[in-house]
Amino acid sequence: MNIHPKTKYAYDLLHEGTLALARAEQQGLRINMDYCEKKKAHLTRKIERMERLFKETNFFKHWQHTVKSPVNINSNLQLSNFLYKIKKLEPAYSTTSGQGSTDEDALKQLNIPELNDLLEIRKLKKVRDTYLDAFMREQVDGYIHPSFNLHLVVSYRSSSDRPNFQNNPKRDEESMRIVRSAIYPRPGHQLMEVDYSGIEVRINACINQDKTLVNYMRDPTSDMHRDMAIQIFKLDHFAKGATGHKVLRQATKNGFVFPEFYGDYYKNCAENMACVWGGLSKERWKPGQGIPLEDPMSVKNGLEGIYINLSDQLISKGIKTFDQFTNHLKDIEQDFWNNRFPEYRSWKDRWYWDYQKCGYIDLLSGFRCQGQMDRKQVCNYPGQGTAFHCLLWSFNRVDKTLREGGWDSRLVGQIHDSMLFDAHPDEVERLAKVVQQITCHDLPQFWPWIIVPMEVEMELAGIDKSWAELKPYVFSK
DNA sequence: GGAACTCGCCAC
DNA sequence: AAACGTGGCGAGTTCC
Repeated sequence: MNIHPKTKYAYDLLHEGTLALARAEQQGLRINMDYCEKKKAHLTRKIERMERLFKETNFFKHWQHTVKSPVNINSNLQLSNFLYKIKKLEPAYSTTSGQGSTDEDALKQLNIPELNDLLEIRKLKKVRDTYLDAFMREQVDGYIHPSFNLHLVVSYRSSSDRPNFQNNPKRDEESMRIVRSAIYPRPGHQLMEVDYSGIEVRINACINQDKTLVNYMRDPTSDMHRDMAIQIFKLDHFAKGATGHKVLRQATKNGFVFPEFYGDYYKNCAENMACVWGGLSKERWKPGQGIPLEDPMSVKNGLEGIYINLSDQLISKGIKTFDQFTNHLKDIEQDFWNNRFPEYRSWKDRWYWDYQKCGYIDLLSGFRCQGQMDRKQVCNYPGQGTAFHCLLWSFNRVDKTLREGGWDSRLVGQIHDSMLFDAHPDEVERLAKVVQQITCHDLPQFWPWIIVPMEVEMELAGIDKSWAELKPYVFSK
């Protein structure tokens, strides 16, 4: 695909961005080598112990018995052959090449306890071999210098390598802690991270100008994920802090709203959502099963700890089976695109039609994408690329401010919609104010097509604390 | 013995 | 009609 800046603004953004990112690369991030070595040795002992135990199981002995050469428990091809060809189990699904899948989800559906041990071994090896090893290999005098590329991604996002700084574990608490505990600020400094919240959805709202979506972004009391959770789970009330509701909101956001926006459909969404309460898919909801929901009304009345189970909630509303749930999501999908976000949908139709006529799409940030794209790519690139350009514009402006002002704090990295700082403790509060000003005020002023508010979330780790120790940071504006 | 491939998995 | 977008990277495997 041939992609290029169409305007001078676009050219300058990448030119300045390359320089600003190069400065961040030069700064680098401090690695605690002592920690890495000890943790690696610890993980290795743990992995060896788990492998010994695994090799004593009847499952493994059967596996080894069926083949001539020694089994490599890291080989998914060997595992796939054993499970699906020798044991003749039915794979949950297959890979693109037709082989029975052995990924986490597929193995879990087989309900074989020994496979959970294998998954645990996989997880520890991933942490050791992909992350800790990379830090130790790439560090120079105790600092890693990840590269940030602006020329490799078709949608105009960035990428990072040697080591990739944009995929360090975050969601899994254990992996997160092991990996991010290796990364430190310079002595006496603090790590600070500033994220644009929900920037891709906000930018999509600017692009398609759907009234409902724009209003959701403008009204701070509204919450589209909450509204969709209420609709999907037929909740009578939604209590922001109540146990269970937060989980349902998160599940709705990641299992329905985002996939629908990106072009997925109700059947996959139903599978996504079923994973949340687990084990229920494709069978009758069992009463008393599923995640507990705190009763919002009793919370309101000052009574805590009254719970209803999610399955009871769904059964009481007449959704008793996975098939019924799937049909329910089909109706909701219709409503989603026909009634809730009709202008988003018509934008997609129009946008793709125009691309088919002229062969390219222009982003609001002044870039053009041309070449062969399918409908989803055509509709998704503008949000993805332009959202990153907002981050890059801010990154450049912050970099310039810190350099010209002779600050001791510095930018050290970027993860698509966030910036990472190595900050001097005396400058933290002033830094927060400057970054707030640039990201949420200066940026929308520079790009008048930004018609919804921008918001950032800040996190700060203590002095000399690692990247695993980030805590929410609020300051008085 | 290295290039190119598949698969799985981490991030946004 | 079909059914989620963008990357990097490690291990295993196959091909030449």
